Amino acid sequence: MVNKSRPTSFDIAYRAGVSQATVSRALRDSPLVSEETRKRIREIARELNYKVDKNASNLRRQSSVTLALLLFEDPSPNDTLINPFFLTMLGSITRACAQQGYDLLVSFQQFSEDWHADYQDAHKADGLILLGYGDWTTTRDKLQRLLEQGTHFVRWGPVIEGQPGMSVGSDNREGGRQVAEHLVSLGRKRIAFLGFNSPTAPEFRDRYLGLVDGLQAEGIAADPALQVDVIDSTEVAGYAAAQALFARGVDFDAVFCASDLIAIGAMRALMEHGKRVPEDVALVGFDDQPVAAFCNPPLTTVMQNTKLAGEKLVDTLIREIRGEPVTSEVLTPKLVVRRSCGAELPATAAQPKRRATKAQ
Amino acid sequence: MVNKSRPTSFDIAYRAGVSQATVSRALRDSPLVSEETRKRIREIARELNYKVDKNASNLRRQSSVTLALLLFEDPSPNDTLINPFFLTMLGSITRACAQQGYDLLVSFQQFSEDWHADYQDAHKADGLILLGYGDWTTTRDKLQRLLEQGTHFVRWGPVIEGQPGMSVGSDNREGGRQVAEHLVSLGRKRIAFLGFNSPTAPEFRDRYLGLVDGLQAEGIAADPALQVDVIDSTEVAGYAAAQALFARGVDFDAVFCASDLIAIGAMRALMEHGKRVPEDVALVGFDDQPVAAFCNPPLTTVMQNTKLAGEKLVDTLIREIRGEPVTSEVLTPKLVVRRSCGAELPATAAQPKRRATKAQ
DNA sequence: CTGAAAGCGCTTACAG
DNA sequence: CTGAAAGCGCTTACAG
Repeated sequence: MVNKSRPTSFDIAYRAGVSQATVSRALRDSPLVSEETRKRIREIARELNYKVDKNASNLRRQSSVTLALLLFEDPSPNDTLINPFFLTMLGSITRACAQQGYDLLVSFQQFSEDWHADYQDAHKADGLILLGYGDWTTTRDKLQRLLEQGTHFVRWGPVIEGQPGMSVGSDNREGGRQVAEHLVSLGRKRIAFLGFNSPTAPEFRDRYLGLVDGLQAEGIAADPALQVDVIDSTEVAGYAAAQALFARGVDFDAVFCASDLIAIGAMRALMEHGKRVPEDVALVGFDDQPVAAFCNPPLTTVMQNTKLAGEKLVDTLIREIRGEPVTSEVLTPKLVVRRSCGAELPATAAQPKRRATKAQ
Repeated sequence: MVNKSRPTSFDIAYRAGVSQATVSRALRDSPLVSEETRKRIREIARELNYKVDKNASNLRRQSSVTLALLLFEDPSPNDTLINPFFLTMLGSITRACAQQGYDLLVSFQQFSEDWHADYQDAHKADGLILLGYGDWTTTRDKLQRLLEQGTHFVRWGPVIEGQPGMSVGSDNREGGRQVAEHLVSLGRKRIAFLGFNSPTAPEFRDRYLGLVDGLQAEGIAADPALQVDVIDSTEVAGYAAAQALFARGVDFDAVFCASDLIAIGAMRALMEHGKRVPEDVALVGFDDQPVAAFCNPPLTTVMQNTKLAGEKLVDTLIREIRGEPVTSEVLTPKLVVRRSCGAELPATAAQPKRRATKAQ
């Protein structure tokens, strides 16, 4: 066990025979220090395992070089599971932060409660990244308050006219449109939609509106009887929604689901009803989570570029903190064709292209 | 926009007509402050949206009330995907930290490089949680160095005799034993194992040794020709391993995979070879990731209790930081029977019991 | 290129 | 119960 009290810049200065100020400059790579002095100081710092005290440094510089990620979720508060899509986003945000030299604080929030968003006020973080959904109408007010408090933040979500603050989000409507176009090209005409159609859930709604747009472009009118409300992005909710669809007794030859998990639940219901995917019913999801490639048949879906999304979120926030001009960003999603939609595929295309990492 | 400069304790003191010291005491709930004074001060702090500056507070108190999570991964460094098992662990660790009032810093590390583990030295965190795998033999040395530097840390992984520092991990051997017992009870005798059998990967190896134990207990000798090395926990690696197994031309009536992702890859290979799961070949995974319940047929697997694991990791680390006596913890995994092993199931048991959360 | 000094915003031992 | 004062470990304007 090494001596408990960590060395300070004064210890380094003493050994190097210079002032503490010079040590500080050398370690911050100030051009005011001679190459030789800097080298000597760095060497001694390494030997003593000296690290600049971030608390002192941050206090003095009035910045923390840290971002805080607020992850919202309301259902199943006692459960460990979080929507895997957000977990993936968390991964790409962590990477993007590291690339920019920022640390990342992660925090869970209950959407319905007052947000524990005082990271910036407490100087723990320079700004916030907001991830997760809830009723959009209440989100608005909370974002407005953050803005008024002078909090730097960026939100993952749809870019909506006149919303407070910056957003980075997918063009969900375009995604829905691509699905419509593709399914119609395969001869499907009665396309059901499982997902909430309400302004309180703009992502799901936009995916639906895109579907309607795409159908219209092909001269097909969307049938409201084919739209079933699903709020939660879960397998269970998807199963229930598909059951509800069957209960209506309507005809359909395709199902477009607002998320991959909903699609997987729908797939279970379809099979229980003796429907073959894709022969009887084509199935399409949204997100392109890894599970989409692994289910049977592999799921055609709309990919959201989570890697780019993480980078854009971090970049936008950092630039906002620095006072540079920033705008919201819309990312274009991309249809990923697998077997569940019934398209002709080259032999290899059904194989998953993504990999997860190392052991366990 | 509010005035950019955040209020300090002096601003509160001035308005409350007390000294700055009293403000500090009141906000830390010191018993040395009268109830009335405390109330007045809290009220004013709320009005001004005052938050104690953590950098100043931490600097003075020499603690950060923050833990750092180091996530290791070596393959696919340019890719966004992380092993979903670790992402799940990340979720439960975040929750556990919040419950204990600690903040959590998250950081990715390349296993092969020098660990960027100076969070404690820089006073950014009071201790480290290490998550992820790599060659155990090199891990050892790095852990030893951390210990010598006086770093507080706890590691997710197998509890191994004489290893440096504390660990929290599953009893992988017991998990493998349960699988053997279950498969043998279903009449399977030729059980293949897809996973690395090497001391450098003790988790996978223990799962294999448990299988061997369990077979032995039933009077069955394990056949080394049925063990195929798989290092990465990926669908692709699992597919390749199953192909290798077929190439050997050996007989088998069951496949136990060291992870769920490996099992999903194996399932694809089995189907391509015209083998029905579970009729021809029983299939079992490890981890119980959500995907296990969603594949077709649903995958029998061994559940690792990630929620409990996160809590134990955080508890152990915090107690270690406080200087309380701590020991490594071994968690008992649990077999989750689904359809892929061919067991008789009650009608509802095939349904997934887990849910993910809200929209997107 | 270097040093002496001020000060970031707190917490807490000391004195009353 | 309260206040005056020291000090946590840095960074940086100022002077040389």
